[in-house]
Amino acid sequence: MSGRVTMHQVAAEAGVSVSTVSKVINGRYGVSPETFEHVTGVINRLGYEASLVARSLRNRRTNVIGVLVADFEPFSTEVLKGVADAIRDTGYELVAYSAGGRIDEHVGWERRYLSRVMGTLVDGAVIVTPTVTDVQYDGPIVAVDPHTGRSSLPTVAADNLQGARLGVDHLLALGHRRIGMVTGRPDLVSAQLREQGYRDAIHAAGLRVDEDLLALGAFDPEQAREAARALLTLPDPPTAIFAANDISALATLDVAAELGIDVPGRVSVVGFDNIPESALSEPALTTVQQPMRQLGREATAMLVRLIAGEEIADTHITLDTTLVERRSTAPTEVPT
Amino acid sequence: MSGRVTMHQVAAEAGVSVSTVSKVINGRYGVSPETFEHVTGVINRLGYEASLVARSLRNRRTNVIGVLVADFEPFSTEVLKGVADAIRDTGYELVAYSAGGRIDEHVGWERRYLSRVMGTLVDGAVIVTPTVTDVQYDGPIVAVDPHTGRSSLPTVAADNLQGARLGVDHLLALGHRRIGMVTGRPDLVSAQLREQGYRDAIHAAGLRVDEDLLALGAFDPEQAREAARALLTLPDPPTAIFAANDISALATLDVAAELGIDVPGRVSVVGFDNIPESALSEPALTTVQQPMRQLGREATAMLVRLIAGEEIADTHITLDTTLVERRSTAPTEVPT
DNA sequence: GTGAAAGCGCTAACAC
DNA sequence: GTGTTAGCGCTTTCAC
Repeated sequence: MSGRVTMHQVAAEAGVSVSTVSKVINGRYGVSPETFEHVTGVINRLGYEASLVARSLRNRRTNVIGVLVADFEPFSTEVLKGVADAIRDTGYELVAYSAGGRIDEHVGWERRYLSRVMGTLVDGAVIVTPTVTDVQYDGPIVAVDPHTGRSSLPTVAADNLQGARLGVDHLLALGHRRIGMVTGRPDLVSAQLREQGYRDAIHAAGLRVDEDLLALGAFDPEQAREAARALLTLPDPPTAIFAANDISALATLDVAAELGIDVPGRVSVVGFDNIPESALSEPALTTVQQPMRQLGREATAMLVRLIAGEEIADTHITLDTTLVERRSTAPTEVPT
Repeated sequence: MSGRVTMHQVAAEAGVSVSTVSKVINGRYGVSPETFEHVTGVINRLGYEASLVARSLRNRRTNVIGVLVADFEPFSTEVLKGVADAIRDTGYELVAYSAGGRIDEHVGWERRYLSRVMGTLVDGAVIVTPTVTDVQYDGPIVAVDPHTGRSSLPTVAADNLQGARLGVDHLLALGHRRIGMVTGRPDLVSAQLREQGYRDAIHAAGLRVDEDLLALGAFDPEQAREAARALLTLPDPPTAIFAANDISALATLDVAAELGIDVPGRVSVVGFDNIPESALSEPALTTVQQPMRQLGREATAMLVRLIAGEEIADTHITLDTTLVERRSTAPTEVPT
């Protein structure tokens, strides 16, 4: 069987018109039982299935939900699993779309992606970590871990402020006083709140924030490596590092290993996210867990209601975080 | 800004025809610099971006690669990450498609999915764990972890036979003699080979396979739980269980906990895959690791070459597996 | 009960 | 240099 079978071919083979085939497929009235039977037979024999694209172009509703991600990395992928959880048994199909992680070249990718798929391919979309505030688009859209600024979009995010405090408080409780931070992408509210939580925790402990102990990781593996290296090679390096996400924390672990700095012996490291990979590192990462799958589930539930035209009272959902203690943190060594 | 902007609207706004807009967008010749400038301005102001669907329907090439999965579970998601790795900097975009895990109701989903997207939405596809052999479709398609039977499709898979032997040999080396198995989906070659490897390893150790120690888990969490329960409540239960994948192994751990059976004290458990989740269980799972991301990368590399029209000599790639020892296995207790 | 025709948003011949 | 037209695969009036 070669290439794709079109409705046209089915019609020709069955000796009927395309509109009759269409009616058979969509179960419309006005087809005799015999014709129905016959056409169905041809469809099955030829293995015909309507093109998603052609159908989408024609119909207003597509019954497809889109997940728009800059890249398929651990965080977005976990969210995707959550969306898949929520989509099961709703009758919706799922299309995850990414232009391949060329983010830097395109702040504002979400606007582009939305234009490309909304209204034609998908009925609504979950956008993961969008880069701009003003996604001025009035279709059903929910943002996960959204951009800073008052957003008119419905959003779902973890309590990043509380989470960061959890992480830094943990380090403080272990006796650390010089705590560095590898910060995240400055344009994301999640990153800002995590830095804020870091500052709050340190202030609450009666300490001052040493600005030299903050380095920009930007949620990017490479940049996080540089940031970690800068921090760890300081004349008076921190005894602990709080990283704005696990990717950055993992990069920090890496750099520490390269520099021959023992974790957690000489420096403790705390991450944020609890991506699955964080348990596989050496040492396993202590991290602030945010419920990534649940972010996806909540966002999807909201999106489905939005598509159904329901009014939603609370369009900003915040989920709690928890600390997951593993092996990358330990009490400060008593100075000898 | 409301809804999606169409080329028609751009044309009207700019006071030109749609074809002129099309030419501007696609950089075709035959547009005066002034018109180009003007139309470009309107496009930017309106935030216009061509609909992926309309464009796909019209053009033969779409520059989009599809990843077709029955569901977004850990295995397929890891493969997806690998595909994303490989796609970066190729210029291709990525669409992952799933109808939402209603597998059981639809063996043969991959044929349906292919018909829906191939030739219109995507230029080629990676299908993950297809259910049938005869995906009679001659477009560029690569199967990851494919169905049993001689397949004309290019395939990428792990060495399941060697992997299973690795896992079972590990248990044998620990002194286990009564080793049960929670088997996988009988229609998948991967599952068959893992069972074969189990049998081979036991025979190679000079033992007989006790058929009562095999239970069908079908790669399904629920069914795997039943299988594990059956095995663990046997009058003379096995001292170790080899599970056909990590999902099944995790289910086994779960059931053991419910039954108050200590792992690895009373029963050792080995999984297969090394999905990220397997490190998070209690106890952390000893498992046979298959390079899931690399499966995705290799498949994509092959697919890209296929789309480019290259002849590929070796269309069946097999990747090695390795044993990851964690805490769910221990030497057999000496009978008291 | 069935088919012809229009049109979804776009591109590519082909006229003008 | 620009617009008109046909058509990608499909659904949906609307004649017959």
